[in-house]
Amino acid sequence: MTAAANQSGRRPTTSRRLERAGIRDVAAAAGVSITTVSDALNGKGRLPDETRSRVREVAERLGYRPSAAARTLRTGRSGLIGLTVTTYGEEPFTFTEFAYFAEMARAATSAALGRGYALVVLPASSRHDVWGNIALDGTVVIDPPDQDPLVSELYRSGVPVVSDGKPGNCPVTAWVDNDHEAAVLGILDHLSEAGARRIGLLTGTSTDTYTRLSTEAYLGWCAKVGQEPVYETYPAHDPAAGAVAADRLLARPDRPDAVYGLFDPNGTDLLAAARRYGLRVPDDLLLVCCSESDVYATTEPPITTLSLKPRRIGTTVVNLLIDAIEGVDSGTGVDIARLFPPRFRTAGTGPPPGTLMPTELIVRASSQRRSPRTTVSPPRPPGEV
Amino acid sequence: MTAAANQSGRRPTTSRRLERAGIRDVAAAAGVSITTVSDALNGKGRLPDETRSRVREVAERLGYRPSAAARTLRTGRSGLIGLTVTTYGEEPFTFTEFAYFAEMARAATSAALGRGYALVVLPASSRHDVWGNIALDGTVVIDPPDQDPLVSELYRSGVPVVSDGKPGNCPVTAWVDNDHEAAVLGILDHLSEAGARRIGLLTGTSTDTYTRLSTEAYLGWCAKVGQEPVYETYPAHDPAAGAVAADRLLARPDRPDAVYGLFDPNGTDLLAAARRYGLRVPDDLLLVCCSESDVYATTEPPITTLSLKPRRIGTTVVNLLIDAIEGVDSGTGVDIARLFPPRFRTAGTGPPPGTLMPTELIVRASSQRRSPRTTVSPPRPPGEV
DNA sequence: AGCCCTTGGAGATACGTTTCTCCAAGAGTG
DNA sequence: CACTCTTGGAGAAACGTATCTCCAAGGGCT
Repeated sequence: MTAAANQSGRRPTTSRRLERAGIRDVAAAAGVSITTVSDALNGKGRLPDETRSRVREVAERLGYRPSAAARTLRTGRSGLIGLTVTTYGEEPFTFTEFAYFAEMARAATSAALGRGYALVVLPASSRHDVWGNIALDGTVVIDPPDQDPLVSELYRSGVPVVSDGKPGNCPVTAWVDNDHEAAVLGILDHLSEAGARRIGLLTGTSTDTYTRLSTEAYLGWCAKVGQEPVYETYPAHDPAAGAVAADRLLARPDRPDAVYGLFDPNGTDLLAAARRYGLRVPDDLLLVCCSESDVYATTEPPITTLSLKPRRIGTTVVNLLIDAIEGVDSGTGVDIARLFPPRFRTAGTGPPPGTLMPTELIVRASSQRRSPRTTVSPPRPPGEV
Repeated sequence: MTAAANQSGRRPTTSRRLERAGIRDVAAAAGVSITTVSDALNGKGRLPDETRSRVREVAERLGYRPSAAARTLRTGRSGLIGLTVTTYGEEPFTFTEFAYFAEMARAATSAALGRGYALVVLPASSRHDVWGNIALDGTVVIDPPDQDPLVSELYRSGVPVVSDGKPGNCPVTAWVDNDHEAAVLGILDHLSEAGARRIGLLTGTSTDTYTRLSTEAYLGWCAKVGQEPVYETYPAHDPAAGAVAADRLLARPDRPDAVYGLFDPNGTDLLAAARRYGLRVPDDLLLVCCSESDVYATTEPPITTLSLKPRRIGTTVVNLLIDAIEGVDSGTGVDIARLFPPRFRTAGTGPPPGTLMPTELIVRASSQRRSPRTTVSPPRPPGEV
């Protein structure tokens, strides 16, 4: 026993007694070797059940907790996944996609935990030293901008990266996105069928995939059906700007008789603007916005929303990422990612695999006209309600 | 050069060349010792600027990134902070406090990153092995239940714990909370001044601090002013139950003429219920709810809300935690937490230090009666709007 | 008896840092 | 000159685990 405890001459019995128990202490207490303890606790090696349970019992008694850092160092696996969120200004997450992000992050957290991983929230704008200081097995990137140096560096250094949102120019292991084009076209058709003659769009100024694809789909649709595009843009991270833009859109001489708002707060903003101009919804104005919030079920009138189903996205993204993490050396036992850095792989396999997920249109009163109108009334100046 | 590279006989030059560069490689390339590289990169030791910059340059050229795991193992610091959220059912976060939690978490993330730490999201219900597998420097616990075994174990094992919400029976390093009693009393007084004769409460069934303190404050106030308490409870994590409870409250024979709802969705739920019963807000019913959402600025009518200022809470919690983490051995260089486990400390120092933070009442139309009424109309059965 | 195979387990090494200790060479100083 | 101090840096010991290699003892078989 003492021989085992004093192996390699370490840890003289005289000094600190209050240290947390390590694997050596367990080995000493159980009268076995370190190897045996490790094997017993991890279910490896060839040990009779008796030894296994005895070791486990001793470990339990000593309150032994394996050191995560040592395990990570040894195995090269930390069980940590980075969750990168785009930032505007000082804040870690975007305001505008907030409900979406929150739902998505929640689902991602669940999925990761279910597979034994935990999520670390890491804004893309973080100080470089923070990123470097964390051992990540992989990273989820939400809506990477066109050329994200962070993503490129991660990918280059061999960390699997899966993005929510089809990446522009950054190489990623895989990506997941909604079918934004189909979603927008579906909404425009829906509004047309409800009698809309001139459909407007409230969109953002940023270059992320969501904004870009949605706007392009709108413009394409306009070109196809021969409608002059009617849209206003604003910096989506600024809620105040959203209200102003909504107002601007309804104040135009070519005021639309239906509007789709790309961002969550647009619904209430447009509703408020409509009230200011004396427009009734849905009689004078059809309304749809993209939102995950159920407040739109109880507004007056309830507003039709497009849900991006963030839960499904979050779950899918995380599962793809973990598959990539574990798939790499689960097959041959060889760490392919290290032997063949990304530049070799991409050349052979072409673009990274992407998954398109459907959206869901929740139709409410705001997009269903009771009696279709044939004329478009001119805008009225803001006045009393 | 080759001599330095082959020190201690490791890493024969014949084998794998594609490994990520380690500190040894940098040392070899720069023709210095490992010690010098470490010192140069970390700004320690006594080195001429020339050596320092040369080493840095070589490290940069080789794309050297220190291994977080090794550093953590050596220093005992991971730079990781756990963010524990209470869970109801399967989901990692609560639904009801969602906006609050989101804001709080965002602020906490910012604050942590600003001080070089990152946040790991860890639902309290996570599998034990996930908790054990992560090296945490400390943990933030949101609204711990009365006897949280997780918190107790963390604290016992020497990990600093700071809670958002005054803890019931779990020992923590420190805690931060709103002054819920003052907040509720302030609201009740506000409603009284607006002419309320019978103030009802919509509250939760769970035992967290927020619900408990708020309800107690309400009951105390009722006792003081001689009003019979009028309240309904529901499981706060179930949005559907909230709508039902709101309905129940307004359907009572002793229907209140003013209601305070403790949870975010209560505002819209109560508004909807009021409409169902033909009650006008604020004429027939004064309304206040606790919420961080700004949708209540644009409801019809706008609803007075109590904000718990989650950003301030999140920032404060994290700063307290990091102070505790860094304060422990910044003074004497001795790790007090290890030499004197919590059970020794608590005996001497009494209850953990707590901080109460003020709330903010955002007064809108729903709690200001235009013409004070003196009679309370009986409830009407649900019918047309 | 000699041989191989299985079982149970011990030893040692490596993971990649940080840091404590120590040393050599000048530089000043009496 | 003999000495101390400072500068610049090297060596080696941890940190705590996982795992590869190897060994001893016994059992069955020819």
